Parts: sequence; structure tokens; C-alpha cells
Amino acid sequence: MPNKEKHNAIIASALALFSKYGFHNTTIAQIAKNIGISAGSIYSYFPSKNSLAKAAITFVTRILAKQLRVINEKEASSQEKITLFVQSYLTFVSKHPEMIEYFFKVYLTNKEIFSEEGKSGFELAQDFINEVEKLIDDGVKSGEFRAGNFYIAFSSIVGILGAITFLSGEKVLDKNLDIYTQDLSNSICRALS
Amino acid sequence: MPNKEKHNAIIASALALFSKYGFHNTTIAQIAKNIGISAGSIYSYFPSKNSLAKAAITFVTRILAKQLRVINEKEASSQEKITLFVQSYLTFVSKHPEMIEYFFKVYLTNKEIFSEEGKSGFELAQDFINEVEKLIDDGVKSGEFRAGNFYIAFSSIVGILGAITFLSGEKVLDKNLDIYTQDLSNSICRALS
Amino acid sequence: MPNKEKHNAIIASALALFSKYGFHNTTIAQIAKNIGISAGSIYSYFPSKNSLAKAAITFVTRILAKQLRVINEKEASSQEKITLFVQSYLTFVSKHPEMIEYFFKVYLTNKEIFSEEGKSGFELAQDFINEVEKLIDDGVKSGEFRAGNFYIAFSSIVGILGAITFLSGEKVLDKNLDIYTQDLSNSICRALS
Amino acid sequence: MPNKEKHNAIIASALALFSKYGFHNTTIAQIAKNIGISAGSIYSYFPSKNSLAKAAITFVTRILAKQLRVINEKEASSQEKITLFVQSYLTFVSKHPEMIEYFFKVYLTNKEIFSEEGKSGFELAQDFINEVEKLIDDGVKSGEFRAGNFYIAFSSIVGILGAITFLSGEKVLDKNLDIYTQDLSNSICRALS
DNA sequence: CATGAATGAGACTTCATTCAT
DNA sequence: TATGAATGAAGTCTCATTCAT
Repeated sequence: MPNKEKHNAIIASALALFSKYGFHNTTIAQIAKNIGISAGSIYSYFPSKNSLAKAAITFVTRILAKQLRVINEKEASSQEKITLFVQSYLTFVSKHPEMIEYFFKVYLTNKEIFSEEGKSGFELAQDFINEVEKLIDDGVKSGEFRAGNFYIAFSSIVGILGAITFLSGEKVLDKNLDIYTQDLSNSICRALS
Repeated sequence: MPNKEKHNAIIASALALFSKYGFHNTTIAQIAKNIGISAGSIYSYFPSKNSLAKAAITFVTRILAKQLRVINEKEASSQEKITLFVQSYLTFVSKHPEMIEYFFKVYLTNKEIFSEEGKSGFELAQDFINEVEKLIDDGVKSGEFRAGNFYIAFSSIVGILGAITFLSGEKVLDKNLDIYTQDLSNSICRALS
Repeated sequence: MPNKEKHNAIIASALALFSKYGFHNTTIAQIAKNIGISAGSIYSYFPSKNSLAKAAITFVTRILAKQLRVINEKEASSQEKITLFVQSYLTFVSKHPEMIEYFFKVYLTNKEIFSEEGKSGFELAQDFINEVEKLIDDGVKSGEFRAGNFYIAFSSIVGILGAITFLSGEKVLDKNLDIYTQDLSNSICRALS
Repeated sequence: MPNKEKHNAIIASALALFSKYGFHNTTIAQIAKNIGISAGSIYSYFPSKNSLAKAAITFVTRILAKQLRVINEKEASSQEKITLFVQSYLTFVSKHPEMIEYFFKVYLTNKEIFSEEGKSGFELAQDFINEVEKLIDDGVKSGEFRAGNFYIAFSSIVGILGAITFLSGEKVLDKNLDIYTQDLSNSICRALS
């Protein structure tokens, strides 16, 4: 693999275009042109368009997982952690909407791209999911969150954040995203408690 | 097969295949073959593949909106209405997973499919959104839900249900969906109150 | 499969171009243009370029096998049968050089096209090979040919005819092919006896 | 690695890969990697892939011509020479099947590879052909072979050997090639006499 | 209205060849 | 001379859409 900088530039380009136009409406040629390289060049870095989409997901997932890991390792109540996470998440959405939109739009809606041979593409996000699980578990242990089904708790966090992200991307929100931090944290904590 | 019947059969076929394989991985020929008609004849009913996708989403949206309208018109507390809605929704997911998966998939990726037409896929769901708004408003008026930003409340309902639907589609849930009715209603009501 | 006539026209076009320019130097577009249809059209008849090459081999092989079968079924000495076969073969080469050249050039030299999953592409010619075997066996039984290894006898017939065909295709022969009938039959019979 | 040595290593690598996968299914990169050099550096030795193919065929042809020349210069009957040639040829096929397979493959498909250059692949083999001609002429002069058309005699030798080589390459022969030496020589001599 | 063969535009991908280092 | 990243041209194949029957 030639060059790490270009590798990342390709991912960034793909991320931006996939999230904007969708995976199937973005061509390799566009991704290449977008960063001033030739289409064939991309194949020195990624063996296929699908693999590029996967690399992009891994890229975003790692960032999200890392952010949450840092928060998980802090000394703070679980409610505070939720707030911190919502905060860092919304900031991230503001700064890199294309990454989050990619995560929610392309990833969730194009299973056929990410899964292979019975293996759910879901596993690509495992790192992030593990951190969410830890966040929930810790809260249950400390008594701040009620014990209950993991998937419902997971849905309460990720679903609410995902939905508000979607609305933001659709430009239906009148204000800046960070305005909603406290209110969203509140709703999530209540849903979990 | 009368006109209207074939029209609906085409939508049902499209719905099933789009949700299973994705819009771009489903061909008009497959949709046609699936119900034993010719590819060309689909164009007697829908002017394009995109228009078929739109008709399908309208079809599903109307069903969801109608279900919620019936519940909204009942004499019941808002909490009970939430439970009723979750219940009817989960039943619907169990019976017609393809419709709900398509519903979420299309909305998440509407840009990909509908972007060129000016009208966002989001707008197509206005009926349904209006009913959700009414559900929330009524709860706020009755004092059961806290007053607050509509979009956050909307996200709390639709986001949580969407997330659990996604997990169900990914086959990561160990049990039947309806098991989660009470727990989910609980989480949603807490998030709103 | 739409239409038998066009199916055969495609095979004929492929045969002519493959034998003239080689498999890899012939494009689907050329094959199509050659008979005035669109490139995509070919894929209604053959799922891939490789499959078209295979169909062409089967086509030629069947003709060769049929010719030899007719001769094998005649009442004649084996030597006479050899002569008849050489005669009919040379006539065929004169009339349809592209078919025979295809057989010897494309088929023999592009194994990767015709074989699949351990299965030797050789089997595509089985019909013809069987007839050659019968021709030899009958001669051995009648005492005209010496008993011996089948593959050597096979090589004596097919190798000699193949080589003269090749030379003919290379335009190094000064005279018409049929001039050589008696001489070739002679050589083959001696090689076998 | 000195100049000449690398030159030959490239030819050997090309020979092995061309014969195994075919000219068009072998990439310059593979040829290079196979001997641990870079793709670009092949162009320091050969101006194009085609020229490399030509150099390879010349290389093999010279070996074959030389072997036959040595035999031609011996004091022996023509029949003995045929046997010697068959023997040395089969040994060569056993030791370097890739060279012989390439030899036949290239000549059969020379149009595909060399056509644009005006000079047919056939001409490249002139050295070898001359030696075959001498072998035949000597036999005719000594009365061992019957006088007749050169091309038929040539086909009898090269066609039979080519066919058995092909069968060997197809792995349809049950035994080692050298087993067939006497039998093959026999057939060839009879065909010529 | 139905059919389905035909079209043609366009996508992904490969690879010989070049050239700056 | 060596390297190998980059190019760009080309080829296979797909499929929404059309249209003659």
C-alpha cells in the first residue's frame, strides 16, 4: 500500500460522496476526481468499491469508539457520561456530518455491501458497540440505570441520537445541534433509568 | 388480474425485494418475475423505477399513519397510547418486516433515490409525522409528557423503534419482537416524561 | 433464449473473429457490430464471453463429430474411411476455415477459457474424440491398423490434419488443400498400420 | 544479478507463466514478482510485453533447432535420427513442459500476439523449420522416406509430436512421456516412408 | 394492455506502460 | 538501472427503458 496520506484522502473522499449521494450513485471516478487522482489509482489502495465502503465504516467506527472509550474511562457518574457522550457526539456531527451520515445512511441501509457469507456487516461496528455496552453496564452496576434488556437500552441511546442526526441532516432542525445536548441527554437518561 | 390489484401486487413485490436486496440490487425484471408478469408491463403502471419506489413508500407510510391515527382517536391516556402504538407497530414489523425495513431504509437513504426530484422522501411521510406530533402534543397537554423540543420527542419515539427494528432485521435479538413491547413502551414514556 | 437464428449468427460471428484475431483481441462489441446488433444484446443469448467461446467449440465439434459418424457408419475398409474423412475434413476446412482455425487455435491455446474447476475443457470435444476412437478401433479389429496406444493413433490422425490445417491458415501452402487428400490419407494410414 | 542473467531470468519467468496462464492472463507484474524484481525494470530489458513474448519464443526455438541440428549432423540412418529426435524432444517436454507448451501455443496463436508486427510468428521459427527440412531431405535422399510434398512430411513429424504434447499437457496420458518414444518414432517413420 | 427482445449508456475493474525518485 | 505509484485506455457486463408485435 503506497502511501498512508492518500489512503486516508480516498476514505475521506468516499465518505463525503457516499454520504451525500449514496453508495450506488457515487462512482469510483468521482471519488478519484474529487481528490485529483485517477480512478485506477484507487485500486492500488482498495481492491474494490465495496472494500472501500467497508474501510470507511471501520474508520468512522474507530473514531466513535475511541471517543466513547475515553469517556467510559473517566471518573464520573453514568449520567454525566451520557451527557459527555452526547456532547462529544453532537460536536462530531457538526464537524464531520459526512462521517456520521455515512454511518447511519450508507451503513445501515446497504447491508449487501458490508455483509459477506452469512457474516453480518454489523460486526464492523463491534468496537463501538462494545463501548456502548460498557456505558450501559456501568450505569446498571452503579444503580443509575435500571437493569433490563441490552438491546432496548442500546436502542435508546443509539436510536435517539441517530434520529436527531437524521433530522439534522434533513435540515429540519431550526437551531444548531449543540443546543440540544442537555435535552437529549435528559431523554436518554430517563429512557435508561 | 384487475388494474388496481396488479398495481398493488407490483408494489408488494417491489417492497419485498427492495427491502431484502436494496433498491439498486433489485431489477425491474425481478420485481416482475416475482409476480409472474413481464418487465415491460410494470411501465404500464409506473413511469419509472424511482416512481415505483415512491409509490411503495407512500403505501407503507399510509398504513403506519392510519394505525397511529386510530390510536390517537381512542379514549386513553398518552402512556396507554404509546403502549398501543408500540404494540401495533411491533406486530406490523413481525407480519411485514419488509415494509418496515423498506420504510426505514428509504427514509435514511431518500437522497439516494429521491434527491433529483426536489421533494425529499421525508416529506412523503408527512401524514405519519403529523400523527406522531399529535400523540406527543396530546401527552404534553395532559401533563403526562414534559414540554420540550418536538424533534427530540420525535426522535425518542421513532429513533428507539427504528433502532430495535434494525436490530431485529439484523437477527441479533434472541426473542420475538413482541416480548419487548412493555419494556420499549416504558423506555419511550420515560424519555418523554 | 429469444431467437435461434440470432443465436447462431452470434456464434458464427464469434467464430470468425476469434479465429481471425484471437479470443482476447476480439471484443464483444466487435462480435455484435459484425452482425449489426448491440453489444448488450449478446448477453441475452450467452451469459459471458467465455460461455460464448464454449458454445462455439461445441458447435464446431458437433459438426466434425457428425461428419465422422456418417463415415464410420459406412460399409468400407478403414483405409477408405480415412480417405473419406480426410476428404470431407479438407473440404470443410476450405469452406469454413474459420471454424477449424477456431478449433485448433482458440481452443487448443486458451485452456483457461474452456476448463473450469478441474474439469478439462477437453471434454467439450468428447463427441468428436469418440468418433475418432471408433475409427481407430474398427481398423484395429479388421487388422488394417496395428494395435497400439490409442493416444499415439489419435495423434497421428488429428496431429497431421491439424498441422496441415495450420500451414494452410498460414498461407504457406502453394496449392489448394484438396490436392493433398490422397497424400495425407496415405501418410495417416501408414502411421497407423 | 548481471545483465544477461536477469535478461534470461525474465524470459524464463515469462515462459513459465505464459504457458501456464496464457499470454493475456499473465501480467508484467506477475512475471516480475516471480523473480523478485519490479515491474518497471522489465522495461529496461524489453520494450514491451509483446517483445518479451517474441524473445521467449526465439529462445525456445533456438534450443529446439540446436537439438535437431546436432542430431542432423550425426552419422546415422534417418530412421535412427527420427528416433533420436523424438527421444530428445520428449525428454525436453518432460524437463521443460512450459517451454514446449509455450512453443506450440505461440505458434498456434501467433496472429493474436504478433499480427500487428507484420512478421508472423511462423517466420520466427525458421531455424527450426530448416532443420526439420534437412532431416526429411536426407531421408528422401537415402531412400528411407518417400519423396513427396514437404508440408505433409513436416506435418507428419511436427503434427504428431505436437498432438502428443498437447495430450500430455492435458494430463490424459496415463504414463510418462518417454514410454512412447519407440511407438511414436515408429508412427512417424511409417508416415514418412 | 402485455410481452420481452433490444438498446445504449455507464459502471467497475484491469493492466501495460511511464516517470519521478 | 531499479522502483512502484500513477495513469488512462479499454473491456466486460448490467439494466432501466423502449417499442414492435
